[in-house]
Amino acid sequence: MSKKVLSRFFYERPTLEVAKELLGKLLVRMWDGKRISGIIIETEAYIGEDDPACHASVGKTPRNCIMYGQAGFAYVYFIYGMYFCLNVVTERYGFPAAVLIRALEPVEGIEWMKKWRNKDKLSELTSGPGKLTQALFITKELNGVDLCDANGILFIEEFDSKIGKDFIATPRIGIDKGKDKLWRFCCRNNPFVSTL
DNA sequence: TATTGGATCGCC
DNA sequence: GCGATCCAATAG
Repeated sequence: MSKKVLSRFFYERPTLEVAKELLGKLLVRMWDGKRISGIIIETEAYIGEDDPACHASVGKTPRNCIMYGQAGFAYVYFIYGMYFCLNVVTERYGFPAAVLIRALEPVEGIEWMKKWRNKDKLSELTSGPGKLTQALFITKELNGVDLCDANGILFIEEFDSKIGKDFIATPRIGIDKGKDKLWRFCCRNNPFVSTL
């Protein structure tokens, strides 16, 4: 079952390429020796200080400084008083960019997801950025962890290369600025996307 | 030090 | 449609 963990090189590339190619990969969260995982089926790109929707549009701050660091690390932040969002840092050191993981298709540890989400319906477990962090128990404690560490508690593996091929690009969700950019990518006809 | 609003979700 | 709920960023 163990597959290849994505290397640093995968993330050290243009953010739009990373965002598209993350579709179909497997996000794995280790908890108490168990694997809790899902296929990434929806992502969004946030690129540089010139992107008005990117947290780095205000410059480097204590919150967003992870985005300015090396690619392949997790940027987790708290939002709306109750939820977390998971991003993966991309591009070169010093350039702030990341990909937001917006939705997963549950694969392993589904019983734990149901417990932590307090929901039974499969389509309610990971069909949104706040939902999937709750389902995989991803909190601010995981901000800054190295996703390239195969022995770590959060990483991304190769999965099924066919799944991410058929995708559509749309404007990003839940933001006012930067609506002209089609920087949200989701697998076509997948029931686990956050919004149609 | 005070105020404001957010890359959301779930219930009304 | 709107309230929950709190932290980061900005204004003063």
